[in-house]
Amino acid sequence: MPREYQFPFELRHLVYFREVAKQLHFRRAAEALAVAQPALSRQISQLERALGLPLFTRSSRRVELTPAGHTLAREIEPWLQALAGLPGRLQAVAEGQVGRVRVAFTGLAMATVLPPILREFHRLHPGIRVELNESPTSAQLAALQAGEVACGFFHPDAPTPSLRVHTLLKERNGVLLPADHPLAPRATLRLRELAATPFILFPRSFNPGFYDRVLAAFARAGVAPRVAEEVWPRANGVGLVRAGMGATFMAPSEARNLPPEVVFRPLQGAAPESRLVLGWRREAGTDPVLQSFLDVATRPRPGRAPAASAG
Amino acid sequence: MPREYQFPFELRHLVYFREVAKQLHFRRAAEALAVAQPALSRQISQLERALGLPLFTRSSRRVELTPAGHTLAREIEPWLQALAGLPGRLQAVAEGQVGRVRVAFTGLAMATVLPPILREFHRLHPGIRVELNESPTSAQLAALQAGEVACGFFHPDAPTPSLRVHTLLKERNGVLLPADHPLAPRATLRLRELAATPFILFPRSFNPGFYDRVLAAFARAGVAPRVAEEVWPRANGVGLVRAGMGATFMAPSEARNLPPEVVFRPLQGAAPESRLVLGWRREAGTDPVLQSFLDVATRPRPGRAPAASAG
DNA sequence: GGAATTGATACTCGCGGGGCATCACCGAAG
DNA sequence: CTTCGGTGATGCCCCGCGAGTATCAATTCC
Repeated sequence: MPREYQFPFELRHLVYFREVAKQLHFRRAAEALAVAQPALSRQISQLERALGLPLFTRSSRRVELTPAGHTLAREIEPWLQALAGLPGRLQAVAEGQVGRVRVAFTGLAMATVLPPILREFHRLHPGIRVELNESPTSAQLAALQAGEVACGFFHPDAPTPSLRVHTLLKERNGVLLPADHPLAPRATLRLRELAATPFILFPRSFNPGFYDRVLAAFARAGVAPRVAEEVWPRANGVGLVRAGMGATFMAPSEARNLPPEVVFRPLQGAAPESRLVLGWRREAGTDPVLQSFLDVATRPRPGRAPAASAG
Repeated sequence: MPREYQFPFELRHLVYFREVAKQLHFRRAAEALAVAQPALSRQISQLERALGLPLFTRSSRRVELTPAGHTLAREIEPWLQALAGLPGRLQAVAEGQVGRVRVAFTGLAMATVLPPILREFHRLHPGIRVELNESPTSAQLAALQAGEVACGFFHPDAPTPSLRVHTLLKERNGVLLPADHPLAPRATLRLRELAATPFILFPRSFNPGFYDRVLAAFARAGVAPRVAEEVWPRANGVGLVRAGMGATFMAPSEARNLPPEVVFRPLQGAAPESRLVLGWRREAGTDPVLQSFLDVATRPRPGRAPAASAG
């Protein structure tokens, strides 16, 4: 559908018109615009011809706006104001001073690394709004590919060649038990001891790789888990454990501020490992806002093991 | 203050940019704009140079928006939409289909000619908003000169050479009396019989000519009036009469729907005359909205004496 | 009536937008 | 690896049009 250039006038016409409408005097308006008066006259009459109607009534002694001229002046003024500030605003966006960055995350990220990252990022970049979006790893990978989010905190499954990732956490999972569970008094547990305990997992489709590693850990321990429920986000698993519906896996970092009805126990021997990474599209290096966010998020932070980037 | 032309780009650049941002493809965008691809490329890169920042990331296989480009696209879109419809809107304004007309009036107008005029005007021109403004004659004359109102219903004082006027009403005033006034039982009155009655007038400055004619009518009757109050708008005089504070003049047309505590009596012999005219600036013929309003307002209407225009 | 001021017009110059031809680059196909 | 198709960028030329100078016509003020 060839849509031709649809404006019979240019910005120049509108700016010239505004000045004449303001001064109601061609000579003075021309002076204010740093242009000769005949040029101004011609541009105005050209605008009038383009619109097909007069904007001013000129007697050689007085210039007045027609009703259409009044309307035009009223309509374009806010426009021109906004447009005048536009280059500066774009500059700020380009420099990453203002803007927004869409970030996906999982429950573990929110329980561990995300709050301090957000606090520091807001301190360094108060003009940038972070749009946070909790979603499972599989959805994050799709959203990253589609460009719907700029980066995501997730638990890597298979290698992702189109993404760059930065490892933030690697933790052996422990087990969350109801406080009245027979094994609750024990300081540490082995996986095989939990053969009789129903387990609460997350839906496999949300992170097939991790899900399969969990089941492999059970297999190595010689038992098959009884899956009682699948629930997401994983934080909701705490509620189910609390209700006595079974046990669930949890990273030590997540196991703080637990309600008194549940206990966390480390695992000896085979245990699923949670790896939390920050990932972003390899070719997304053009976005300064994302760069700023990555700078803060991948900066080594006290109290956690430093980690190296990898492709 | 010489304010130079402040936009380093033109409307064309924005329209071109919008199309490329929409298509993310120079060739197709150029086609849609009915322009050759090199021209489009140059305009875009020119816009980028003008803004001092890249709007697209081009690899020769893919075109993507930078954050600043996204921002620009978001900001200008509503603008361009509005601007596209602007010529049509101005056309409608110029043709008088839409717009507004500011009309001043006095109490007598609202009590007589104004309601049917407004009703018919809205029926014929539903797109035009009438802004009504009750104000005394003297203020209307000033507002007409200043162009603050397009026309006014007022009571002419001296000749007004810069205005065109159209007479709508000419009525001999009668007298409004408290119902318990000694003269209330009489069917008609003479001015001299009211010598002892306090009168409620309006401030002289609001219409010196009419005020002086009122006093002249008294003088011809051989009495000097006792002015009890001066109040405006004149409708408020009814309340004062009702409160027994005195009598006041009133046109028969205004003397409808009176409260029971007051009575209206015609005058025999000398009586002030109220003349209601519609006036507008002689050189305001350019405004089609006003023209439409004048057409309706000066059209002969059943139930009133027709009146001829005069300068 | 004459001078001054206003906006419009005539004419020329030069910038720059547009078209055409072509280049440089990249990805896909063989 | 080579070839080919398709992308956006560049070089070149033309001419449309905006801007400046000089001037005119109309109105107002003295």
